[in-house]
Amino acid sequence: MLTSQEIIQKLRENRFKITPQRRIIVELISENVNHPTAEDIYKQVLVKLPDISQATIYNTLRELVALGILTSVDNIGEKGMRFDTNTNNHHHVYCMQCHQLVDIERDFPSVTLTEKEAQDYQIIRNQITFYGICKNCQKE
Amino acid sequence: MLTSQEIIQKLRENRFKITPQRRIIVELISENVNHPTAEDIYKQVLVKLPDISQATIYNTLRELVALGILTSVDNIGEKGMRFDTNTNNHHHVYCMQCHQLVDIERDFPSVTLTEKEAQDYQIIRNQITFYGICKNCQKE
DNA sequence: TTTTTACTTTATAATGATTATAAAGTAAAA
DNA sequence: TTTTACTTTATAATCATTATAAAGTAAAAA
Repeated sequence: MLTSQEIIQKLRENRFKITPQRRIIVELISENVNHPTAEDIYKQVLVKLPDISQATIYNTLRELVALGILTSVDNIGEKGMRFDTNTNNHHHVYCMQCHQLVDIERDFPSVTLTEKEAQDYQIIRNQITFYGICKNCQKE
Repeated sequence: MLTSQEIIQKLRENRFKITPQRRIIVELISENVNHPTAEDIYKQVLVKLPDISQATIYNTLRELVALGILTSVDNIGEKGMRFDTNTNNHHHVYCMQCHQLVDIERDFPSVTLTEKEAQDYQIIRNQITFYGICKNCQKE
């Protein structure tokens, strides 16, 4: 969860040029906790930069993922990948109706595989998704 | 994990016609434990039915998912959805290199959210994915 | 068995997200 | 201020998937 300043700093360190487009995208992303799609970000950026190209959004998001500033969320029966500013290992609750995605920041230390189960896999991390229906969608 | 006979039976019960195309697709699926993509299945079916259309593959897979005979696996940084004949709630180990996906059949009973964490979500199930590198890919 | 009907398959076009391309523009180093 | 290498942009291309509509066929009805 980096501030826009910190992200800009990282871009500089990696010899990226700080263009107005990148600055705006980074500002939006650093505030956004809702796992936006590229399309979501595009629409938001359009408000401030009405002439920006979608290609720039996609390019910039790809760069940020490559730098480890964003991760892409494994997507859940819908099209369009989602991005996550929270690059820590964390988990998700997902509404099967409205597709809202909420972070669970806690660890689940008991979630490990036995050696036999792991079958010589070298396990690096795990990711839990809780599927359910959010408060709002339960009303319907 | 149904046999092809059982799947055919379910199709009949639901007033689907048993065409040669559907029969072959169902036979392949009932044996396959490797989470194939539509493309994987298409290639395999082509061996037995060289004139089958991709549309038939997609149509049939869509029907089987609708009937609950298949599920689609949340996909993992790659394009092309994968299908799973194991419709029980189970978990996965995923190789980040070669994209192999292996089932973990056991339960993790400690994986539950507190009421506070669940934020009025009605949780229906959860899905754990272990990310790692498989034996084979570790050699490189 | 033959006819009929509704469902299927097929080729093809359409869609939607994403990536590639190459020309025009511009941060930022020199 | 000039230069250079990186960026942005519009556009085309790609890839998985879905829609369409004409031709084909299981299987129910006669």
